[in-house]
Amino acid sequence: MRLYNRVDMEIRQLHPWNLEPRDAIATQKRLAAQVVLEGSPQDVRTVAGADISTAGGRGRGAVVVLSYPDLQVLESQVVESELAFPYIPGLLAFREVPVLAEAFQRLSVRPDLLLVDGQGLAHQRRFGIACHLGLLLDLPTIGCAKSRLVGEHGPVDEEAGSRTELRDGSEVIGLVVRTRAGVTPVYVSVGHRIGLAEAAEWVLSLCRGYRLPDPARLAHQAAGGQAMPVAAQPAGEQMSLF
DNA sequence: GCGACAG
DNA sequence: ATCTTGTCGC
Repeated sequence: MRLYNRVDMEIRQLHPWNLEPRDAIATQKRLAAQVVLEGSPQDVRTVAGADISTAGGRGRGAVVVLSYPDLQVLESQVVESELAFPYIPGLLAFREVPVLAEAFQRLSVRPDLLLVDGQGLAHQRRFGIACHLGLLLDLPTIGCAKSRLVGEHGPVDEEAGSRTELRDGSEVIGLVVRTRAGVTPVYVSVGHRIGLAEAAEWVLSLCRGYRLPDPARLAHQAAGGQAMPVAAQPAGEQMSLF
């Protein structure tokens, strides 16, 4: 898919190369105003999930496209490269977007909805990685993080589907959602072109018995987020211990 | 100054 | 994020 859907010079500043932290912060402040905080994706047939795994200064980004509502994998692109930017809370996008953007570029289909592993509006400057990618790709985007970056919230009821507001002062910046009973809730926030309530509904409808919605869960796997169980060695072919 | 801090 | 085995529970 094409990376830049809009012929706008400013949009290019969303694609970070070698920015200094202070410039990265200035960029976020300036572009946060362009995020569209409302919308309900229509006729969704494909949903993409994006995630990245890191190891020794290198990162492996993965974008997986699933059919909806079947949630079958239609396409998967994995890209590995050097990570130029360090991890700094609040500036995650500048570390991960370059690799993910390359993966999106190799995608043959343009998804109808995107789910990103990380915060959207629930960010210091209301411009988390989900907003960053959403604006870059001009796609309805949802931010779904496994832990909190900013904001406070009360307890979340135990039943699956329960949600509690995540606030920064009096401002509601996201929803803490229990995707299934017995698991730690996830942090859902607007990435781009979708409302908060709609984002939470989508996250829940994309869950299939696991804590994380399938797009995020499968992208995490594709990126090699956790060691794959080693295939059992055929008897007689086991490597000698000496 | 101290504590917090997506992945 | 990553380093890592077993173990408690449905």
